[in-house]
This record gives sequence, structure tokens and C-alpha cells, in this order.
Amino acid sequence: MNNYANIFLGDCKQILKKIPDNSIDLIFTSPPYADQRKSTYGGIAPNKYVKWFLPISKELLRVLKPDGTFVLNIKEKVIDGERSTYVMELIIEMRKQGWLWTEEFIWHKKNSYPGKWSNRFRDSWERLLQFNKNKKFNMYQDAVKVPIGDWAKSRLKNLSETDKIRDNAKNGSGFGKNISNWIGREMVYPTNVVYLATECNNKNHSAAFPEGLPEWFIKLFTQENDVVLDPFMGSGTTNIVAQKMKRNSIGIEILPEYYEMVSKIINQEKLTIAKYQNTDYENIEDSSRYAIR
Amino acid sequence: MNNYANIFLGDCKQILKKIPDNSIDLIFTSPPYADQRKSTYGGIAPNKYVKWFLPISKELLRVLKPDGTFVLNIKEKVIDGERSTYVMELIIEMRKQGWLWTEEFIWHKKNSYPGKWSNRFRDSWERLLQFNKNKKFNMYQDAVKVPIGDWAKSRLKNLSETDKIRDNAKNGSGFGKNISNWIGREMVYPTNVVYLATECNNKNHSAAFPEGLPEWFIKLFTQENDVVLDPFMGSGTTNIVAQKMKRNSIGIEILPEYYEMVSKIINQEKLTIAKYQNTDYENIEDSSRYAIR
DNA sequence: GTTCCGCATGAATCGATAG
DNA sequence: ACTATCGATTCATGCGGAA
Repeated sequence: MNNYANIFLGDCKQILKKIPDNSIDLIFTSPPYADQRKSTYGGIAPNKYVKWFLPISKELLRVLKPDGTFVLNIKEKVIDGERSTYVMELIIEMRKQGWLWTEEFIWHKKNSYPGKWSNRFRDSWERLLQFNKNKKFNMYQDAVKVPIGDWAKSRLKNLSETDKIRDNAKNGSGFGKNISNWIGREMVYPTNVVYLATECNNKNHSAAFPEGLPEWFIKLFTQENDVVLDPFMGSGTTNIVAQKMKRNSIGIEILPEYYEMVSKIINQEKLTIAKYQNTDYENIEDSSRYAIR
Repeated sequence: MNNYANIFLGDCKQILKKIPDNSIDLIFTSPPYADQRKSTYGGIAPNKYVKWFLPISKELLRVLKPDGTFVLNIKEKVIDGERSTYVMELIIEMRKQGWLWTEEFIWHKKNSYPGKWSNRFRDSWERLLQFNKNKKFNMYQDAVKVPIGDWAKSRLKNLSETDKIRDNAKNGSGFGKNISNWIGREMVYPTNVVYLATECNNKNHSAAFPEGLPEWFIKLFTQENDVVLDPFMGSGTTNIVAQKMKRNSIGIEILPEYYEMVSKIINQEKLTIAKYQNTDYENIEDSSRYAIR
């Protein structure tokens, strides 16, 4: 079975309306942070951030399956020497919208850019807020087990390498060629701290997050052929990883440059792109804007 | 010079009133978490937590020096499958009180042993919220430097000569120039993630944090002979560490068992305890009564 | 073909300097 | 005065050229 990777060009607030209710298994996204990336996204002011995001989260609540999960990667910036509170206000307002704030994972950045200031050290962590529609949701915990001994550090990078090898082996053992590394090693469950490097591969574009980040949450909250959505696609990391992991995915991006770039990458990687979606959504206004290549 | 460690038995909301304005350099504390440890502290309900804490934080704001710092170790518990929002509400309300929310450090627990529930992994991090009265505050960053990574040594070993030359010739890249700055450097600044083991070596107290935690913040925000306050003393870790580090300290504890236990420990460690503190609370204005040798 | 090694770079922030 | 740009900080990764 081929998986699809549907990518749309346009404002997610509009395009999300075309997505049916209760159709997404996992939403994983990293929206533009307040007042950052001004040159590309126009920069939402921190005091307007909650108001800007709530209509979008309302649509996300609608399209998510009842047992699906929404993972939001975000971090408040420092303004005039203080941490902004818009993320906290957002959590409180999203709960009023009907979301359950189930958990807060931490991404502990292994190699954050060095720095030191008079009042502050390098910020080397970000929030990964987990929201759900119901107390019962799908969680495949066995998929993210780590070798004992590594559990404290959650060496996800290493885990993903072996998983790739395992996929190639396909001999039913589940471990493939690299089995020697794992003999006698007990697998245990990880914690709610994800310890990953920021992964600065050039490629003309900086991925906002490393592939290991969406990979971990896709493993944890979806199975093969499930549907993953990233309404702020950016450089397409979530969709590319989803495709590698045999999940279907939907990505929405407002900037043509990023949209074009992801199209090319997805082509290079010989991924399947759905052809049917122009006709599916034809009746809605301006369908050509988010038409897929 | 001998440092004092004044420990008080009673409710900190009352006892804090005896402490003069602008007299404390660092407040480091871990208050009872909402609805936890019900058997010992009576358990503040989550929906009343903010209301309960605000009068205390108001006193803390008063007693802290203008260039002092308040570090609050806290983590919201899970209630009915959701993370509570009382910590976020508390931050928002404390800002209205006049506090600046300067930073959020993360304590990444190195050795929280693996655990797993149907919808959740082991929680292995806690918040360390930094609050200040002013944008300018004392911060002794050099005191918490960490050893430089190994990569620098191998780099310098191979490149130091050529890079020194290049730097002098001023035709190298910015990178080469910077390398000369690293020569002879051993220690670098840390980040805002504190990676420590939980180390519950003692005691009968259920919420003890490792000594390394107050130690790091005492180093960072105070100098010798400064005054450290823990209004929820518990097993006295903050005060014991402060004394070891030649800081004066004040501790307040509501439960006689803990108060007695800390008294004994502090005696064992040959610390100085004010003898008169239980008897002299009649006169609120008389600040000399808790002034120490 | 494999290993080694130099090197550019990344959701950053503050304070100083320049316009 | 008010905004804009620049320099300093110093870790892990992956790439590409060299050995």
C-alpha cells in the first residue's frame, strides 16, 4: 500500500475547513513563535498570539479523531527581560475550547547554540504540549521503548538508526542485522523528557526541529496508515518523517517557497502524492491555491 | 565568621511577617504541591492553590531584596488524566502582584527510574521558576561554570598553532579567530536545564530534592554571608546546603516533626541555631529578635 | 571505498554602537 | 530619542574533501 502526502499551499485557518471532522490521528506542529521569524511569517505580536491561534486550534479540535492526539511544539520568548505568558494563556484558553491538556513533554536540546548574557543562560529546552479530545486516546508505548541504560538520556537518535536497519531486515525477528548490539539489553519505557540534538544539516533550510522529534511522537501516537497533520508545515519535516514511517500525512504551508521546496523533496524521495485532491475540494472557493502538484 | 541558620516552627504566612522588608538575597523553596502529601500538609486543593499561595508570595515579594531572586520549585500534578493549570495561573497572578517572571529553568531528573501507565510515561522533570523584583538582579554566573566539552581539547591540540597565526594575520574566518579565544579556557557557562539525579538519600520527608539543586541556585544568585530563605523548609535541605556554603539561612516549617528533625541535623552539623525564636513573636515590629549573631 | 578531519551552522539574547 | 545592526558566546552534527 502506498501512503499519501497531501501538501497544501495557503493559510491553514482557511484550508483546515476543507478537512473532514474526526479524520486525523495525530497533529504534530510547531507554529511560528510570537514575533519571531518576522521576515517570513509576518510575526504575530505576543499579546495577539492567543487570539490568533484560537480559531486554528478550534479547527484542529474538529478534525482530530476522538482518540487522536495534538502535539504542539512551542516556547515563549524573552521580552524586555521577562518570559512572556502567552503560552500559558493559550493552554488555559484551549481548555475552555474543549481540549484536554494531557501532558507536557520537554525537548531537552542536546546542542543548543552557545550563549551567555548578563541575566540569562542559553535556553536549551522547548515545550511539547500534548492535547486530547478525550481521556482515552491511542498511545502505542511499546513503539518508543529504549534500551536500559539509555533510558535516562532517551537516546532517540540511536534508536531511530536501528529502527531503520530493522525495517530493511524484515526477517520477523524485529531486530535485523544489528541484533548484536541489543543482545541481553532489556527495553524499557522512556520518560516525558526527549533529549535530542537540534540537528543543523544545511540543505538550504533549517529544519525547525530534528526528524527524531516528530518520529518519536508519530511512533507513540499512530500506527501504519494512520493520518498525520502538520498545519504549519514549514520545511516539511513532519510529513517527510511520516512518509518514511508509512503514515499518510497532510501538510499546510502559507509560504510558496517552503511549499515548493517540500514538493521537490517529496519528489526526490519518491513519495506518493495524492492526485485526487483537486477534485475532492473543487467546490470550495479558490481551490487552485492549495492544489497539489 | 559564623553563619546562622534560623529555623522557625509555624505557618510561613504568619512568620514571614516578622521578617523585615528587603532583607533576603535568595528565596529557594519547594512548596507542598496541590492535593499531594495530604497526610502531612493537609493537602491544598488544586482549585484553591493560587488563592492559598498569593498571600505568601506577597510577603516574599516584600522581604526579598530589590536585586534578590525567588526560585520556586514546583510541578503540577495530574488530576483526572489532565495536567492542572494552577501553576500557570499562579505565574499570571504573581505577575499582577508585581513579580517579574524572569526565567523557567528545568530540572531534568537524571535517574528517575522507568515507569509506565496506560496513558503516560514517567514524569522526569520539574519547573524551577525564577522571579525577580527588578530587571537588574544579582547573578554570579562564573560560580556555576561547567567543564568545557572534550571536542575543544582535540580541536585545540590539532589547530592551535595555525589558528593563532591565522588570527594574528587577520585573514582567517571568524571561526579561526574565535578558536584563539578558547585557548586556555576550561570552563563554560551552563544552560537553563539542570541535569541532576534525584538522590533521595535521606529521609522521612516525601518531597526532598537533591542537595545539588539548591546548591546550584545558591551559587548562582548569592555570595558568601548572603541570606537564603526557605519558607517551606521540609527536611531542611536548602538550609543545610546554605550553611555548608557559608550563607546565612532562614527556614520555616509548619510541622513539628520536620522542625525537630532539622534541628537535630543542624546540631549534628554544628550549625548555629537561634535559641529564642519560639518565644518572641508578640511584637511584630521588633525585627531585632530574629537578628542573629 | 573507507576513515578522518576541518568547518559551517542553528526558533537566542543582551548590550553597545551606529544611523 | 528611537530604531537598527553587530559582536560575543562556544556545542553537536553532518557534509565534503583529503588521506
